[in-house]
Amino acid sequence: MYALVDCNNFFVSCERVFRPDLDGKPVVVLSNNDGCVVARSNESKAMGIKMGTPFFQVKHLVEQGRLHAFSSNYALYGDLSSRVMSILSDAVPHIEIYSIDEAFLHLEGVKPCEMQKLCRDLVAKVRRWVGVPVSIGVAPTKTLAKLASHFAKTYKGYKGVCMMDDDSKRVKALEMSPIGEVWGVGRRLVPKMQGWGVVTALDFARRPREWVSANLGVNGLKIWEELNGNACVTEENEDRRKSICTSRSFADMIEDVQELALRVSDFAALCASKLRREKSAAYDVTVFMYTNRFRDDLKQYFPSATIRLDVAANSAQEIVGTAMKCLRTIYRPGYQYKKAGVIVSNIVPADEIQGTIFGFDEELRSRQDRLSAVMDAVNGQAGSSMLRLASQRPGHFADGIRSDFRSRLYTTSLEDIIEVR
DNA sequence: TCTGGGGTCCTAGGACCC
DNA sequence: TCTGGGGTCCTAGGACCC
Repeated sequence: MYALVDCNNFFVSCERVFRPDLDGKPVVVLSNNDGCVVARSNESKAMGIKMGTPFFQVKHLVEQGRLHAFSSNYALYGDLSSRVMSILSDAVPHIEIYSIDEAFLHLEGVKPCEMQKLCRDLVAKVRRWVGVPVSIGVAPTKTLAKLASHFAKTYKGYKGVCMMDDDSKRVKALEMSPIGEVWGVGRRLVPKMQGWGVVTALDFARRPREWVSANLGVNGLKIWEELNGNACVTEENEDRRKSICTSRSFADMIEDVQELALRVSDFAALCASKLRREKSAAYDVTVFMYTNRFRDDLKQYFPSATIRLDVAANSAQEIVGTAMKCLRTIYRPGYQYKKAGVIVSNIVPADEIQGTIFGFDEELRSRQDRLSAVMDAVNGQAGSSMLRLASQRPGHFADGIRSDFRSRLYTTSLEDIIEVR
């Protein structure tokens, strides 16, 4: 059996840990740049605010005092997440951390009669020790556990834990679940399914195997098997990420290539730093840019360019230099750019970098590595923007990103901790 | 005025091989 | 008019996830 532990309205719950006065009140957390609503309390859901709503559409509610908004504070959420995960890790032999607010617990070795108690204890412990409410769904497959956690969240009587431990419960849950709530069935698939007369998860689970295979391929088949109780979503290979991306929207649109170059330098340098932190290196560097897709009155342009290095790299100099080359090939004047980003991919372990048959400049590489190590050491202590390349922006990475409602770094900044206390 | 960021996997089609 | 059969690998784009 699997237990899916899901933090309720996670970002909102994190903010409420330090603002208990907001319990029971409508709260939302916004994306970068205060752009969209990305987390909602139950009360703000009840007001009809949808996930992804542009903030400007609900800003008047904040001004009227009917809604409380927070800019996103990922340092806080990441820290509270690791506290939750550490409690969960202590409770069972094996756990898969699936996202910042979700984890699958493997319940092998736990007696069926003890599962519910174990989960209820966990709900209480996380609440008491971290302050965040969680829901747990227990079922024989991950897809069913996801559905169960949804019921755990919705029905008060479950006290945070929904057990789907026999077939009648499974069938009943499937019958009550619209097909779109199933893990792996997204926006595009829902209308298609409905066109085929598949409205509930049970409708789908009862279709013949051949029909599923013919219409939806291997992905659909996996979902179908899981809904029917046959576990086939296996453990993620969580060794090494396959790509790393750093991108941001700009508070204002940017046309000037010099200004874009500063931003793209920052993104590339951050990608390089993420690579080094994971002891990885990348062969491919991609730069992409978007104009503002919501402005019908402006010319649109969504270019991207990729350069493949002869030898995988992770130094700021090389990744940034390559990103600048990409930028030069795609930049066109006369467009208003709203967003840009850098992706590094084709990632290999840093200690397994191969030279080319023509050899490569090991002396240069070794100087870059030593410089990177010094930069990482200094920036690790003094803040990530203390040492940077001249091509990067002065100031902090987050400068120029709107965050008008940011809470304090309650758990990760000594200054903030002292001041708040 | 104002609309996020970071990932994974699958598939179809092209290039290439014998 | 007529133009094989069977593979592999890579890439771009789509769909999905949180």
